[in-house]
Amino acid sequence: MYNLSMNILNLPNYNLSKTLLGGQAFNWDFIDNSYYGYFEDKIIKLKELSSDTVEWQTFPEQDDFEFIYKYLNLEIDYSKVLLEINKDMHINSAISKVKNIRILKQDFSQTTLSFILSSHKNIKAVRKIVKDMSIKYGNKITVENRSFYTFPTALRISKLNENDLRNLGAGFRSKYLLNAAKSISNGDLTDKIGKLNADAARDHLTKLSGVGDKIADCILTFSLGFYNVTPIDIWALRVLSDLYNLNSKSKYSYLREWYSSYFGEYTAWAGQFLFEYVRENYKEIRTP
DNA sequence: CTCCAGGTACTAA
DNA sequence: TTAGTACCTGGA
Repeated sequence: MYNLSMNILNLPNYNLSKTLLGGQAFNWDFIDNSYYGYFEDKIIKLKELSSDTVEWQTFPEQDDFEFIYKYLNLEIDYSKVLLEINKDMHINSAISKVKNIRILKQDFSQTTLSFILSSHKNIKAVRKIVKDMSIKYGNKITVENRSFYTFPTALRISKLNENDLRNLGAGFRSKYLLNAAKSISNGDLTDKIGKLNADAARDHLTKLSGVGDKIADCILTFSLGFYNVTPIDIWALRVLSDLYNLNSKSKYSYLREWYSSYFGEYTAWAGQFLFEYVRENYKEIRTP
């Protein structure tokens, strides 16, 4: 299935565009028909050769297929996911219109720091600051004569001061980012977070200043591998109120539990499908 | 120019 | 516990 010698991956039913550029990750650029992702210690290149084959490479250390496999979350049985979440006409429409959006499994530090930056910003603005921060504080890696910059480690960020981050455009998030970077690079948070269940992990995450319910659920879903939850942002709230007739003034915890119990084990995928679906079709879906 | 953004912390009741 | 509000800055 995976032709490693040619660095060609058979990847059917995997919407790279919506998965990499859709808002669960902010560290991808689409340049000259290829996707380039930047991480703490490497750059990934993915190029679609056809609808179901992808050429891949890692830099500077080449051929790190293990990283690709984990990051793209290829151990997930995607057809099973679709069967499990396809509960009604709304999610069915979302699945057929959005097509093959997947959940990534991302690095804990990078995910946490990126989502702290995402607070009260639109996706394009988040992508910009993540890139600016990488250019300024990451390491340069040259790929095919083009410069890319790694996402800075928590340790690197922890040594900056609040003004450095404000100059970068992080605004009121600067002190949150600094504080989180210190907690992560200390090791005390990072060591235990992977061993906790979802509720315990959430409790620890929301103790970080700048991490509330929504960002904690982003980290649970997009990094820690808890798929029974999905973050309830402004778009998920529109899903719940406009499609499922829930009261939009309900408490966050109530809405999250509704989502989790309705869609079950693979709620995270349902959340991503419905998120994209409502974003792309809001005018038609919206109840007046 | 203005309004808003994949929210969160803070304050007052 | 709940409701209201400020917050940096860059898109749209």
